[in-house]
Amino acid sequence: MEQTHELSERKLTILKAIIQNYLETGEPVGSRTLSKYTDLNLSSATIRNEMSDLEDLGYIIQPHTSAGRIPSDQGYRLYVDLLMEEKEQELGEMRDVMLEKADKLDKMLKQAAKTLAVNTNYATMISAPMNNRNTLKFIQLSQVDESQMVAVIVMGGNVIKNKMIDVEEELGNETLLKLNLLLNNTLNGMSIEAINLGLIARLKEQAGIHSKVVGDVLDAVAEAIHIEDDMEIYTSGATNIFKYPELRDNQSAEEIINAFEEKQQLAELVTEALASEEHNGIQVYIGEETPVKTMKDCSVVTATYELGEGMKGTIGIIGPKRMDYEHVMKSLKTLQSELDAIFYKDNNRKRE
Amino acid sequence: MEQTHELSERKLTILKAIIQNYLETGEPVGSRTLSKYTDLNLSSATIRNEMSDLEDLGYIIQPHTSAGRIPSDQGYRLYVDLLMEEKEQELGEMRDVMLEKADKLDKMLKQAAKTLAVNTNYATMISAPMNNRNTLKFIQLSQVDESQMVAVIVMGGNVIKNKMIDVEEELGNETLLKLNLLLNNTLNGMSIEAINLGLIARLKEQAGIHSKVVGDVLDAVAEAIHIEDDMEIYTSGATNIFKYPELRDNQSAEEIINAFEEKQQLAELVTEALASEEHNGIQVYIGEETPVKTMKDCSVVTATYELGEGMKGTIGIIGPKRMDYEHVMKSLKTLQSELDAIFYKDNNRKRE
DNA sequence: GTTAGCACTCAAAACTTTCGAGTGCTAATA
DNA sequence: TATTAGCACTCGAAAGTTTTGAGTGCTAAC
Repeated sequence: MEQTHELSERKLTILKAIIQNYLETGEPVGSRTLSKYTDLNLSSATIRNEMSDLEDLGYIIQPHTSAGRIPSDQGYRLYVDLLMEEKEQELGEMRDVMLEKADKLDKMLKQAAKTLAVNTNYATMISAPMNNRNTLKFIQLSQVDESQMVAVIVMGGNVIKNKMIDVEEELGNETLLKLNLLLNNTLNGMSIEAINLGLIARLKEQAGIHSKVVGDVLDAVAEAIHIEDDMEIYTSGATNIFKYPELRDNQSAEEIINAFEEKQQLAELVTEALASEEHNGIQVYIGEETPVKTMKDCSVVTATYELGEGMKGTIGIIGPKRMDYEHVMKSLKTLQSELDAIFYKDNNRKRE
Repeated sequence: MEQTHELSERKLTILKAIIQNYLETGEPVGSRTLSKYTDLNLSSATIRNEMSDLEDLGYIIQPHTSAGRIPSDQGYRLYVDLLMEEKEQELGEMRDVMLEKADKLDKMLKQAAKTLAVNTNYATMISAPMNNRNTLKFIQLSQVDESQMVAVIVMGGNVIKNKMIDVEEELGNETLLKLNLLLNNTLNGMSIEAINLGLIARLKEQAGIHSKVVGDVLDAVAEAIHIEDDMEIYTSGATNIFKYPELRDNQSAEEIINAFEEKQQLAELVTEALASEEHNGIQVYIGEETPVKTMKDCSVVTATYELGEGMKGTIGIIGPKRMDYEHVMKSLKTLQSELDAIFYKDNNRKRE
C-alpha cells in the first residue's frame, strides 16, 4: 500500500492527464478518453483502477455516480506545485501599450489590468501601490482664501495627496512660511511609522498658537496614508467570469461580479497577498484556500510588484479552478517585471 | 374611429392598469386579470376588445399568440409622459449618510450611488461634476526637490488637481514667489474658456526666462480640466440587473455589466444627459431611445445636478423597461436636491 | 355596447424515454 | 501478479410527450 504522499509515477501521469484534459474541456474526464490520451498505453480498465485509487486518495472527485472524474482542490494543488511545466508565452505588446500611458499611474494600471484580462480571459485586478512604510517627501501649506487652506503632501514615489483645511482666520504670509519650514524640517524624509505621538506633541508645541493647524495637517497626513479605505483598485474583465459555465450557473458568478464592483473584498485579497511573502511574490489560492469566501469556487492567483521605496501593489487574476495556471503565472511574471522596469525608470526620473 | 393620439378615457385607464400590473409582476397581463383589477367593472371580453384596439395602435404587444400583453416602448412613453402620478417616497436617511462623507467628494458620490442603488434595486451611476466653464480659484507652484516641482490647482467647488513638473534646475525662492504671484494674479477667478492663446503668450512673456515652467503649468491646467478621458464615474448595484429575468436571460445583462465596468459607454450617457437640457434636468430613455445601444432592452433615467459655478454632474439609473418610474424619478429628484444643497453649503464653506 | 360561452392556441411544467459515457466487477490472459 | 476484455448497471442530459392553464378571438345572446 502506498503512502499518502508518495504517488506512483503512473498515478502522477494519469492525474496530470486528467487535470490537463479537464482544463481544456471543462467536462469530467473518463477512463476511456484517457486510454488514448496518455502515452503509456493502458486499457481503460487499468486506468479505471488507478482512477479509483486516486479518488480514494482525494485527488479527484466523481461529481456523481457514473460520470467521469474532475480534479479536487487537492489535485489542483499537487498540479500547481509539482506537475506543471511553465508554458513559454508571449505578452510582448504589453510593454509598449503601457509605456504610452506611463505618465498617468492610474491610466497605466487600468490599461495593464485590461491587457491582462484580454490576454488571459479571466477577471483581473491591480491595486495601486500602497505607501506602506513610505516616506514623506514634501509638505506644503497654502492659503487659498480667507477661510481655507490646502495641504499638499508629496510622498515617495511621487504620490500626491491633498487636504482642504478650514481655518478661523487667515494666517499671515510669514507665519505660513514658518509653519511650512517647521513641517518640512521636521517631517521630510520621515517614514510614516516614525511619526508618533511624541513627535506630534513636540511639533504642536513648536507651532505655538498655530498648533491647531498643525494638528489638522497631521490629521491630513494620517488620513492620506490610511490604507484600507482608499486603496485604489483597478479591475477589468469581470464579465469574463461568464465564460465559464461552472461559475455562471452557480450564482457565484454574480457574487464575484459584485465583489469586483464593490472592491471591498478585493482589498482584503490585496492585503492578504501583500502579507504573505511567497517566493517571487506569486501566490496561488485554489478554491476554499482563498481568503475571500465569495471566491471559493474559483482560483485566485496574485503577484506583488514593487516600486522600490517600499511601495507595493498587487496584481490578481480570478478565474475558474480549471484556469490555465501555466499561462496565468507566466503572464503575471511578465507583467510584474514590466511594472518593475517602468517604475524603476520612473523613479530615476530620466524622462526622454 | 379614433385619432392615433386621442385615446378614449377607458382605453387610457386600461393601458395604465396593464402597465402598472406589468411593472409589478414582470409577467404579461391578460384580460381576465384586469377585469378585476380595474375600478370600471368590465368583463374580460370587453377588455379583450379594448386590448385588441390598443395593440393595433401600438401601445401594447403580445409576446406570442395567446399570451397576455406587455407594454411597448410607445406604451411606456405614454405612461411616463401622461399617466404616471408621482409617488411620495422617503429617501430620508440619504442626506445623513452623505454628510458624514462630504469632505471627500469621491467618497460621497460613491456613497450616493450606493444608496440610490440599494434604494431602487437598479444599477446606478454618478459622474463627478465636470469643470465645464469652471473657474480657477488658486494656483500654487512648489519646489519638491532639486529637479521636481508640484503644481496644485484648486478650482471652483474645491476640486483639487496636481501635476508634477520636471525642471532642469532649481528655481530660487524669490523666483518661485514671483511666479506664483504672477500666475495667481493673472488667472485667479478666470473661467477655463477665458484662458486663450493670447493670454498664454502674454503670461509666458512676463515670466521671461521661466516661460517654460509657466507653459508646463498651463499644460497642467489644461490637462487637469480635460474632460472626457478622465471623467470620473462611480457606479453601484450593477448586479441588480440580474434581478430582472427579462434582462438576465437575454445576454444583455452581461453587456450592461460590462458597460458598467468599462465606463466608456456610461461616459457617453453622461455627455448626452448634460447636452439635452430637459425640464428640471430629468430625462427618461426607454428602450431604443437610449443613446447607448448596449442598453436597448433597458430604460435609463438620468438627472443632472449642479454645483453652481457651472459644474455639472449626472446621475443615472439603469433598469428594466418595467422599472418603477415613479419611484425612480422621485428618488432622483431627492438626491438631486440633496447634492445641490450639500454643494451649496460647501461652496459657502460654513462648516459646523 | 356589453357579456357569456366556447373552441382554440401555445408556452411552460411535468413526466417519460432514450442515449451514451462512465463505472465496478469478474473472469480470462500474459 | 498485473493487465485486459467483457458485461451489467447507473444516471445525467437530451429529446420527446403529455398536461395544464392562462390567454385569445369569435359568435350569439342580453
